[in-house]
Amino acid sequence: MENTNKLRSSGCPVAFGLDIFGDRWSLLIIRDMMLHGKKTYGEFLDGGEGISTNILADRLKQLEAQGIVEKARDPENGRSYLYHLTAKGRDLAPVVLEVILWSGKYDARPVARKGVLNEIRDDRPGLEAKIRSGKPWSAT
Amino acid sequence: MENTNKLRSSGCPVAFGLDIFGDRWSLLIIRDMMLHGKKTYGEFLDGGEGISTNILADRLKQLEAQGIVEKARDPENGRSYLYHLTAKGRDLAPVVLEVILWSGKYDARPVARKGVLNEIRDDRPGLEAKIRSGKPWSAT
DNA sequence: TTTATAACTTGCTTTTTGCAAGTGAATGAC
DNA sequence: GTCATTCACTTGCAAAAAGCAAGTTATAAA
Repeated sequence: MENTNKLRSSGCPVAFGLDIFGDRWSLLIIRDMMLHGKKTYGEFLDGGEGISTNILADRLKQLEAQGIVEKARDPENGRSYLYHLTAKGRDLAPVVLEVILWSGKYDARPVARKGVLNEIRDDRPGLEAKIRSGKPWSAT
Repeated sequence: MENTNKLRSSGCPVAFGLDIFGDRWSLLIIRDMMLHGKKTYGEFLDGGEGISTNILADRLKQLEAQGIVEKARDPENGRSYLYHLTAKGRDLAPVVLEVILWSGKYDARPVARKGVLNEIRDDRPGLEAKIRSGKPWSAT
């Protein structure tokens, strides 16, 4: 297996966080669950950025091991699993939202999708509360 | 050269940010400048986590190319350079602070350094203002 | 003028990513 | 019941990135 949890972190809280979600993909998977209502392996694969299947499998395994996501059988489809964020994962909402705000300020590309950005600006506490509630929903 | 700026990001602001600082090291370098008053190549090398010299050189180059850091000659030492964060870099303060808060909540290790964490909890607006001012200082 | 410091660069090995094809269990169509 | 399909992965291999150690260049200090 790849990346077998070697904490290099030295006690610094920034390094602690990055050891868990500081790679190219973890936070994008978290974003998909947090803001886009995605739940299944197949949905994550179609995430827009093109993660490859073995990396996705690895990251989900690690996020699960870290207690950030949980995996359950889909009661309506026996060959499918449903992933969802734990409270620990949902608590990453402020990190994700701050990244979005920063990018909103500095991403000059016309293609940039500003949907969630506007939602944050409009009612950040409401959005955070929605995310932290853990109830399924999807950002615009 | 490594990592020659291939934006894979699809318009999503989360992906945009991660393309710039979403690797194992960039945010740690930014942290060193933002919270620990580090300025020189040599200081970054001793950053506690053991970045290797070629990677450090590459990341500094990229961060500079992204307008997040600036490099200037040290007026007091002709063989040294001083790196500092631009406003764009200092605007990452909320991201860094949110990572610290999250880790403060979930890092159970007794070695975890809680200095900055307490400072955030004590007076976050003041700390952010200090960082955004761009004046040199160093967290406890 | 020799030694040391500071900031890198280079070459090589190891690890991680990425891509394509394959596997196995659970449906669904006939 | 069987056969193709869907879904969630796994496997094998090539390419890219990271890590390590040694070397280079430009000051500066002794």
